[in-house]
Amino acid sequence: MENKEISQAVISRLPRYFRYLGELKDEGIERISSQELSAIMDVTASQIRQDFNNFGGFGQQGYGYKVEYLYEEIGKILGLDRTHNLIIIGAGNLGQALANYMNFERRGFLFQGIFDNNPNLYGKKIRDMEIRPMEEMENFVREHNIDIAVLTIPKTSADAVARRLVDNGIKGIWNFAHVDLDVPKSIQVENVHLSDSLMKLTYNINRFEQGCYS
Amino acid sequence: MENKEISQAVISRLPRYFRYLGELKDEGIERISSQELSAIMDVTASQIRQDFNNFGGFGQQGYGYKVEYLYEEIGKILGLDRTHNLIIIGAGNLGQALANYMNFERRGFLFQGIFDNNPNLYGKKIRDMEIRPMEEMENFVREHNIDIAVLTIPKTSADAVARRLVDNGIKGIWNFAHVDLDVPKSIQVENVHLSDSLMKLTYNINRFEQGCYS
DNA sequence: TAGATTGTTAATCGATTAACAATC
DNA sequence: TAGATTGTTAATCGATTAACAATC
Repeated sequence: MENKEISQAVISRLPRYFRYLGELKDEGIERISSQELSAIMDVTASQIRQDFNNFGGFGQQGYGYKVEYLYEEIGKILGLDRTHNLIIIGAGNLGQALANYMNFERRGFLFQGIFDNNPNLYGKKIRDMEIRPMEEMENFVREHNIDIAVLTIPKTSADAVARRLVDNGIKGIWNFAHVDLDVPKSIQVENVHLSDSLMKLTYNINRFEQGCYS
Repeated sequence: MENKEISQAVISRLPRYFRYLGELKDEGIERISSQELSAIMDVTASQIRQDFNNFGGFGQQGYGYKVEYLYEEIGKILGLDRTHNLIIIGAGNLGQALANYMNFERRGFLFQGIFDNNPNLYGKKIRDMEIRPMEEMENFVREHNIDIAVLTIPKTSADAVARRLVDNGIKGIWNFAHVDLDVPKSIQVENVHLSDSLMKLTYNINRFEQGCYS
């Protein structure tokens, strides 16, 4: 249908719209104008309308937007109407926590397996799913049509593991390892660099304190 | 000294510079030009020079940048030359994982306590630190001069807890709860919305697949 | 119909890139 | 000194905001 590239700035805002619209829906609110949404979300009404119009018109002139419809449409744009097979690589603290904590199934992410290369962990169960040895990863990815791998392994091994995943047909990597992965452009990577995020926080804390005295 | 506001776009890039410079330093490399760094990091040399010059000149014309000096200076800008007292609120999967997984001390983040409101967890030890009841939080924050609170609690209670932290002098919140906290502008908030990040990934996976057929 | 609000074009603002003079 | 590379100004590009015509 369309081929125009939508900027990542817009994409980054979609999950937030989705969240607010979900809450409005749960409150039983049926319609909302860009003006009202603007007030709630603290972004300009203009930006809201521009953002939505990247994907075609979801609203009605003189009326506004139907909350439920808009919610559904944004969900579809984000790919939440499909299911995605997901595995976790690295069953350390973070890997186990994500397996337990994320309500993956709720949004169509099917948690299919968790892998580690520590033999002491083999067979241990995380959410009714036993930890598998890393060597089984390649076959597993192919046989279970895994789309997404969550990388919660040390940065030293991340690139090598990523390559093995790519070679076996993975489509996207949710990367918690503290490196910039070197994978083909066709593989989508979303980085979560936690320590970077914490550094931004300390910058802003210090900036504010300095700002007070000058 | 200076009062000009530096854009968050620049700040977001600093931790990545810091990481690469740290690696170069560890490899024993003493000097680097913006050109060379550009090739390694895949950003333009122009942007590198612009970014650094927001904070004054760190380089030498005709020579380039001294790796170690630049590394130290960026660390200072990010506030990593100071120590920050940090507590974790919420000792669930994610809270415990962060306590164990993050090497907080390495960057001057002193892990001082972890709190929960589940009595079954009271006294349980996480990294030699026993889980404390939530009621003790206020006094603890004041008495131990806590700067940063890591919020790993459900979104329903996040705003109320944030208010209590703010009232007791917290400076920054590292927020893993899936809400936009309503706190004064003087309190710095850094959000880590994991499910938003995962949605961006699926958008990009789907976009790429669609792109292939059109 | 009149009022409201979108969709969309135009104007503004900010961030990135290019160019080059300053200088080590 | 000549060559290299920064610091900085100018040009470009993209994203946000404002304005308003289309239309429900």
